[in-house]
Amino acid sequence: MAVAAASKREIEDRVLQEWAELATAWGVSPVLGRIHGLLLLNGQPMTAEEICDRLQISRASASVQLNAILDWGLARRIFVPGDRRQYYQADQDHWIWFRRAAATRKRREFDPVVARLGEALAQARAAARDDEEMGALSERLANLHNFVGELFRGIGLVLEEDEALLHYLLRLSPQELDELRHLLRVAVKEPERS
Amino acid sequence: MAVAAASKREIEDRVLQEWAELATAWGVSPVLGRIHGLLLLNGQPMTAEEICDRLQISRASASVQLNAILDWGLARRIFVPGDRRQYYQADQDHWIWFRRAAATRKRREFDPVVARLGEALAQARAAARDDEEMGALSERLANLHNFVGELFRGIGLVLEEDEALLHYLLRLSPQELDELRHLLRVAVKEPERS
DNA sequence: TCTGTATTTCAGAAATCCGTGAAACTTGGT
DNA sequence: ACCAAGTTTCACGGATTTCTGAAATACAGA
Repeated sequence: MAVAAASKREIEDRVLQEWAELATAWGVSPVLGRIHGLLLLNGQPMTAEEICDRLQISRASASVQLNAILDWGLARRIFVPGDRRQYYQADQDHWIWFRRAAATRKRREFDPVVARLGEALAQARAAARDDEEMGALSERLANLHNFVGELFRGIGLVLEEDEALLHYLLRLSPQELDELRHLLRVAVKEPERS
Repeated sequence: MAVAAASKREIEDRVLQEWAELATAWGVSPVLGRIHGLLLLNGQPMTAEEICDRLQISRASASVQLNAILDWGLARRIFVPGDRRQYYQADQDHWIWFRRAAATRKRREFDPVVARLGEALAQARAAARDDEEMGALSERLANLHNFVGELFRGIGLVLEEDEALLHYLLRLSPQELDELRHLLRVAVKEPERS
């Protein structure tokens, strides 16, 4: 298996490329992804200037994206005594930052949508009393609202901040997973309402 | 609780608005979201023309986005005998279409990234033999690659096509969930390698 | 084969997003 | 209080994305 020789820089650039890809798929700007990737690969705290030099981006852009990165909870600021510059260091526990970011996104973007869908549903139900034809819409909207609510609750369950189930799930062997599936199937046979 | 009166059209527009929002968060175009939303709310099969009229978009745009919707597995074409037009109908089982779309996305966008990250890792390891300094990068990259691989495997486990765990999980009562958590915690105490 | 309808493709236009440089602002040191 | 390094804000410009109308294509029925 011949692997093409590559410098550190080349390898980093490849990874940064992929990380930017992932970032856009996740719905954030590529540059944010590249900065985060760089921080991850570097491990050490970095100043904004170092990041700008390495990534060939402007100070302004770095400032904005760095703050976004802090907002998402992907990295934190390090204050070095006797140094006025701010250092940024990515969380090295990947599960931690990912779950924090997921939780942030859910809170910011998904929960409000569910709430507004709920309002629309209330309107539809109110109108359904007068207008016969509104009944079908009302019902379908109720389904949709219910689905979205459940889905996001599930995402929270599996992913969010602490106590994420996904963590435990991933450590299980295939056999154990099968057992678990069986267990769950049995458990949900009788419709529970606690 | 006074709820503002609203027409069917107004309510639909509100929902479509939210659905477009969700679509952009999910990384697809808003118009695709609106079309999908409309199909969901309508339930009945619709022609491209009906969709264009209702959403005030061009035929061309509808054509492209509808095909994208089919690609994602969010709706299917209905052929009506004696009618040359194509009808589109959204899958009414929300869990089905969502899981199918998630699986599609993982296959299309995420798996390739993991693969390419693996290549970069191989390069880094090869280079690490000669270049001492590459060792740290190599190790961090291995961590990253491992994390991404696990994460997407987990997402598949929880969400994908059939046998999704999420479904079962969501039907459990809080007590049962706690029991499950405890069960899992115990199960993963001893590091398993099957 | 010709015709009329439905759909897709394509080049250009509109809109949106994103990064930049310059100016404004903040803050630690003197 | 002033200075200087560091950071943030903002209006502008460039790039990408996305929509549109027109032309091309596909195809069922006569």
